[in-house]
Amino acid sequence: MQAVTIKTLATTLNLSTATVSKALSNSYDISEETKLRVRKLAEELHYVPDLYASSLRKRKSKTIAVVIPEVADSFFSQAINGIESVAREKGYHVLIYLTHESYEREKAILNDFQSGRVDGVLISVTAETTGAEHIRELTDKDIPVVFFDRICDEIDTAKITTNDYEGGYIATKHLFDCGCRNIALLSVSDSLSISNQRMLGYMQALKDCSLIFAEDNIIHCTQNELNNYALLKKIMMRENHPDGIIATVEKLTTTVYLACRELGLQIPAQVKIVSFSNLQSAVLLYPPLTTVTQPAYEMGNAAAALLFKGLGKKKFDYKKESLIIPSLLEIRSSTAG
Amino acid sequence: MQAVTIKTLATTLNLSTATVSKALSNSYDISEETKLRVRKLAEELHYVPDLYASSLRKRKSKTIAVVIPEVADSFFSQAINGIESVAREKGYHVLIYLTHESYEREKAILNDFQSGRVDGVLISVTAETTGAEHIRELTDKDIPVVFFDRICDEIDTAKITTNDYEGGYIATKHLFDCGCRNIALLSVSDSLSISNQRMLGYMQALKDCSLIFAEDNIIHCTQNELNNYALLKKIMMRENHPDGIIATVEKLTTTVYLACRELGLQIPAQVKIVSFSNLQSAVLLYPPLTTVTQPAYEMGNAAAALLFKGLGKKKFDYKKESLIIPSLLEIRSSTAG
DNA sequence: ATGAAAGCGCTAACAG
DNA sequence: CTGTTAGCGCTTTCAT
Repeated sequence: MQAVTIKTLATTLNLSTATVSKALSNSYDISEETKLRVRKLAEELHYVPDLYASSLRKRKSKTIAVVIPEVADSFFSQAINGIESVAREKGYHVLIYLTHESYEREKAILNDFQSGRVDGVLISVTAETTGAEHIRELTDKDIPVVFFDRICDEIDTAKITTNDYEGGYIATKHLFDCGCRNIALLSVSDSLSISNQRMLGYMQALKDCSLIFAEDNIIHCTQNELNNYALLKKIMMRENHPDGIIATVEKLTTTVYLACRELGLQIPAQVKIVSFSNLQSAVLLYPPLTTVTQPAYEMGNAAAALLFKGLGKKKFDYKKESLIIPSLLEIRSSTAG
Repeated sequence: MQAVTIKTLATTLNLSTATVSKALSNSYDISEETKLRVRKLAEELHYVPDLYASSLRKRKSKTIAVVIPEVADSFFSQAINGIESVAREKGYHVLIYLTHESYEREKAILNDFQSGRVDGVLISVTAETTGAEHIRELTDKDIPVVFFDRICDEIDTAKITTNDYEGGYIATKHLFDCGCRNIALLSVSDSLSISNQRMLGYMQALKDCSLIFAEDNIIHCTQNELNNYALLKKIMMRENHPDGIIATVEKLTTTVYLACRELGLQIPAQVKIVSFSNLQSAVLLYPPLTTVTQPAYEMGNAAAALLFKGLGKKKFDYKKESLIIPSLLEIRSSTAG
C-alpha cells in the first residue's frame, strides 16, 4: 500500500503541492473553497503529514525530551503526568529517558539531542552529576533546557523547584517540636541541589532550636539498598541512636521503616520519622508517615508550560521565569508526640 | 552557530558526502583509513546525525511509542523501566503517551502514528476500549503493535500478558483457605481483558470451593475515587458484608483500606484483602498487604524485546511470539487466618 | 575505493 | 490566489 502524501492530494485535485501544503496549514492566501476541497480529500484519504519531512524542513520537531533518574518513583511519575498533560494540549510529543542516576548515561543521552532531535529538554539531573558541560552544550546551541526539581546551579536557565531549604527546616523543626533532640538526616548525595538545600535547612533549624549539629548525624546513603539497610541498622543499634530521622528521598522510607521494624524500635515512640515523599500510600503505612509532600504534578506542569512558552518566541529569557512551588508538611502518626 | 552536518565533514576532509555517509555506517566498500579519518573528525566536531533527515530517507525512525493509561501506577512505571532498558540497549527512543483511560484519547493518539512517526507501538489499552479499529489501522499499515498486560482479543498480534485467570483463581482460593466464605471482587471494567480473566478465575475458584456466586459480590468501580469510596462504604455497612475482598487493580487498594478504617472494620479479623498490585510499599502498609504481584518490569522488557526482534526482520510473525509471564501471590498479614 | 546525482515529503521564497 | 523552484540532511544506486 502506497502512503498518501501531499503529492497524492495535489494530483487528484489538480493543484500544486505548494498549494495543498498551504491549504493544510490554513495559510491566508488560499481561497476558502480550495481549503475546503483539500481538507475534505485529506480527511477521506486519511492523510497524515510526514513528521520527518516536515521536521527536516522546518527544523523543529514538536517533540521534547524528559530526562529523569527513575520513573518508578512517585515524584517523577506524577511529574510526567503534569508534563504530558501540557504537551498533549500544545500538540507536542514527549520522549522519555531514564538515567538511573548515572552521570555517564545522562551525558550520553544529552549528547544525542545536539542533532536537533528535540525542540527542548526538561531535566532533573542525577545524584552523581557534578559537571554541567553536557547541558551547556545544548544551551549553547539554543536548545532550551528547563530544570525541574534537581537543578544545576552553573547553568543559567529556567528552574522549577520546590522550597527544599524550607522543607528541610520545617521537617527538622517539626521533629524538634515533637520532642526529638537527636535528629539524623539521610542524604543520598553531596552534589545534588535538593539534598544540599534540605540539609542547609536542617542545619539552620538545629541552630534555631539550640541543638548541636553532629557530623555523624548526616547519614550518607548510596544507591545500594542493602548497604543502606545495613548502615541504618548499625546506626539505630547505637545506644544513643537518633530519636528523629529525616529521609530526604522517598526510596529511603522503606529502608528506614524496615530497619526499625527489624530492630524492634517503635515508631514514633522511640524514633520519629519524616520523609520527603509523594507516596500515595503514606496514609496507609504503619504507622502513617509524616511527609514533606512536593507538588510533583504542578512542577512538571509548570516546567513544561514554561518550556512551551519560550519555544514560541524568538528571544525568550528563560532565566527570568524560574519558579518555586512550595511543598507541604503533612503530619501523620510517624511523628506523633 | 552552524550545525555540523555530513557536508561539514566531507568538505574539511576533501571527500564526498556519500563517502562520509558510508564511512560512518561502516560500509564494506570504504577503506579502513578513510573510515578512521572520518570517525576521528566526527568525534572531534561532535557530529550527531540528523535523525529527521535520516528517518525521511530510510523510512524508519528508531523510535517506538508506548501507550498506557497512567504512569503514576507502579505496574506501568515498572513496565516503562523494562521497556526503556531494552530500548536504550538497542538504540531506540521511547515516546510516551497517556490515555488516562479515555478511549477517545487512545484513538487520537494512535491516529497520529499512521504517518510513520514510530517504527512500532507498545500498548496497554484503556478500560473503556471496546473497539479495535484504531489498532487495526496500524497493523494494516504494517506498523507492528505489541500488546502488554491489557490486550485486545480482536487483534492478532503479539501479546505479553500475565496469568490473570490463575491470579484471580489463586487469590480467591487463598481467601477461601483463610476462612472467607463471602468473597467480593472489585472490578473497574467489563470490557477489559485483565478484569475479565481475573473474574473468570474468581468464578471458577468459587465453584471449586463450592461457594455460591452472588451477582452483587462483583463490585463495579469507576474512575471516580470518591464514588468508589462511597460505594465501598455502603457495601461494607451491609450486615452481611463480604469477609474477603479482591481488588483487581492497584488503585482500589487505598480506597478499600480507608473505607474499612473509617468503618472500624478490622483487617484481617473482619475482612481479608488481596490486591493485584505492584506497590513497593505493600509490606509497610497496615496491615501489610497480600498481593498478586505482576512481573511488571519483565513484561515491559519482554514486550519491547519482542517488538525490536520483529523490527529487524522482513517478515516476522508477531502472533506466534506471545508470552505469558506468571504473577506471584505474596502472602502478608492482610489475609492472616 | 570514491563520487555524482537523485530524491525521501514537505515548506518557504519568489513569481506570476 | 496559485504555481515553480529549490533545498532541509541524509542515503542509495550507479558510474568511475
